[in-house]
Amino acid sequence: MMAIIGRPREFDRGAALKAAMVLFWRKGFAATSMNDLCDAMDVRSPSLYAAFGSKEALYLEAIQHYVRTFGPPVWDGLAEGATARAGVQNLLLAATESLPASHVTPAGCMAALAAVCDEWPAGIAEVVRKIRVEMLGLLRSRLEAGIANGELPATTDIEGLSRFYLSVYQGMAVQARDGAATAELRGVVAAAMAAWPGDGRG
Amino acid sequence: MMAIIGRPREFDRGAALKAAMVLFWRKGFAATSMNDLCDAMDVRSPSLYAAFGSKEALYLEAIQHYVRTFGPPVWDGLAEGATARAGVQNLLLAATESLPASHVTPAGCMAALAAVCDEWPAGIAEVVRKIRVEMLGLLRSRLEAGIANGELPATTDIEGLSRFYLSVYQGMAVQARDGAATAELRGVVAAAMAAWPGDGRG
DNA sequence: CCCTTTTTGTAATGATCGACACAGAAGTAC
DNA sequence: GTACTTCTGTGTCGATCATTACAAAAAGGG
Repeated sequence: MMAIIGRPREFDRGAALKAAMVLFWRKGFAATSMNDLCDAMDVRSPSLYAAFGSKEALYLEAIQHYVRTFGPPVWDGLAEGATARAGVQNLLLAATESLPASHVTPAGCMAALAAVCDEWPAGIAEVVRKIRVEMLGLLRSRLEAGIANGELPATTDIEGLSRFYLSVYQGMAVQARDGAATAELRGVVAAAMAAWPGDGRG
Repeated sequence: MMAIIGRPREFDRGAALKAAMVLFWRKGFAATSMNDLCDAMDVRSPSLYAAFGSKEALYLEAIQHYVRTFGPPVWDGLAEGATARAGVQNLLLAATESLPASHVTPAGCMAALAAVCDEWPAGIAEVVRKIRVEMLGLLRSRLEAGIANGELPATTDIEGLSRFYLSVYQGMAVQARDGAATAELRGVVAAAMAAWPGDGRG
């Protein structure tokens, strides 16, 4: 049980974490300085270190917060789809809306693109890679369920297909980073769904 | 005409540029320090500044060298394919071999992933974004040729399809960065080629 | 009231960053 | 030889980096 003695904290820890998340999301880890963070969070650095430990620990809390708040709106549709195909389409269509920048959020996916172009601290690289492995696992599970209920043939290359749809998501994240809008990404999704086993259009 | 007076340079400019390219490729721009570069190139910083101007100018030369040397082996197959479909498959299959790390090259595509997760200098971000627009243009041209010769229906969504195959390439680059091997990426390509218009398997 | 505990703001730490001043060295031109 | 030009190595510049000492301030417990 945390004692409530001592001078009370004057800033909202949750709001500060949210501000740090947005800044890390937009600029990455190294390019975001403690000064940037202090300005955006409106907190002086000693308070920041007392509350979060270090810049790296703050990033880890930030991306954890990202996954918990921005993950479900996009990835829940995967399981909610009546069929595996509908689930994957839900995921990709949700991505077309969440990946482009908005008034309050930067473009791209903070988890999908973290530590892929610059060398980041090993502790962070390990965590974000694990998050991407979990994305792959979600896709694989949904496709396996599709085999189990007869929607997909048992010979389906689950590993290849899940990696494929993950790569589509990751590629869309890159293009959103380059400024692609929802309408443009929807074309990507339409093409990607045509790869669904048995979806011949000819 | 360059005069040949003055003390001759003692290092191989081309070899030094190549070393810088590999280092930038692996670690990105900000995470690669001038000290790292001096060590890898075996050149002291004043010589480096005299030969290349600045760290940013060195990076621009490095990625230009990357595009010219590592681009063609992968992208030439797009035009060389007898059909647009074969061309795209050539491109993606070449990517499965070039994207995983080798004894001498880092994983991923230096151009596809540059400046997507960290904030990089504006001059570099502009150049690499332009390179990615050119990748999209190459795909679009090949698909348009496929329409022109009747391989593809005139109603084909060229913009969506080219963005789609670019996103597959970019996503494979991310996964290669996470350690995916050629065999795993081949499964992605097999799934992606099933999205080709008219390629029904059902 | 005083004591303890925690947070706050100011200011500073050592380290590292990109970039360069400077002097000596190594060539060509005459 | 001397003049001129360019490259090399040592050392250093100010700026910025993440992190923290320190003392004042703000709360509760007695």
